Amino acid sequence: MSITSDILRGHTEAIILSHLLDQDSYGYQINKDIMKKTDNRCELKEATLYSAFRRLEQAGYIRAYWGNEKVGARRRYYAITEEGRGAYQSYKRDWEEAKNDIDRLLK
Amino acid sequence: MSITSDILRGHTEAIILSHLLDQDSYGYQINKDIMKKTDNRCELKEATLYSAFRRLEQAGYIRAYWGNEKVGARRRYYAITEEGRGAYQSYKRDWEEAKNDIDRLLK
DNA sequence: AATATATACCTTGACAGACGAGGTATATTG
DNA sequence: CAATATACCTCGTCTGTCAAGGTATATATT
Repeated sequence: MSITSDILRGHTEAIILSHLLDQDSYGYQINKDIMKKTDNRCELKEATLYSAFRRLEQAGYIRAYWGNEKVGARRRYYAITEEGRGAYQSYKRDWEEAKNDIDRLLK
Repeated sequence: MSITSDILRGHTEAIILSHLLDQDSYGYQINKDIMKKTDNRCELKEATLYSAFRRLEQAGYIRAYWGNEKVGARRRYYAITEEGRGAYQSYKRDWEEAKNDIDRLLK
């Protein structure tokens, strides 16, 4: 991984919410998606991911349910809520602003 | 402040180094500059700033010296070293890459 | 039949960076 | 002479990350 966790830090929750906008998903899948989308430069470690799920659930931004897989390991799916969509939009606006500010600060 | 410290987190050292590229400066000044450049959206709190100075000095990226002010409070100036300039370039490249990756992850 | 790998979930404790709260000292302004 | 601005600093707390460990199912390899 080349992107440090300190750079990714403020974006963990936004990244997860983003992955749930179009369809429900589960931890393992989200983890793989993130790595694939960034050619393995970004990774949310499992412990990080699951603690973020707890926070997001606590905040009411996602809802969890167990999938009914016939074969293989069970999956815990997450669905984004309406509040979650609102939070995502807010995170997204913050990111656009932060991006400009950091660009300005790093000349 | 609107930009959260978790978003700024990975950039603290790069931001400080950036401010020292053209001329030496000191804590209080750098602090004000950052706020001014971002219309008060970004701020490195004093405790954060000074602990970052320690890390940067430890790493050999900056050198510290006391200014010889005739009036007013004494100032501790910082100068960027050659290694510091190298580190800044590296931070900067990381940022450009991270920016793209986060953009990709936040759709 | 045993081993390794992939899928899939989880918890605990340690660590590092941010920062609130507190401190010191000098100079100016009301 | 009190308040504000400039200018430095430390200590202890908090939060998010993550290494290390665990459980269970299924497939591929040896």
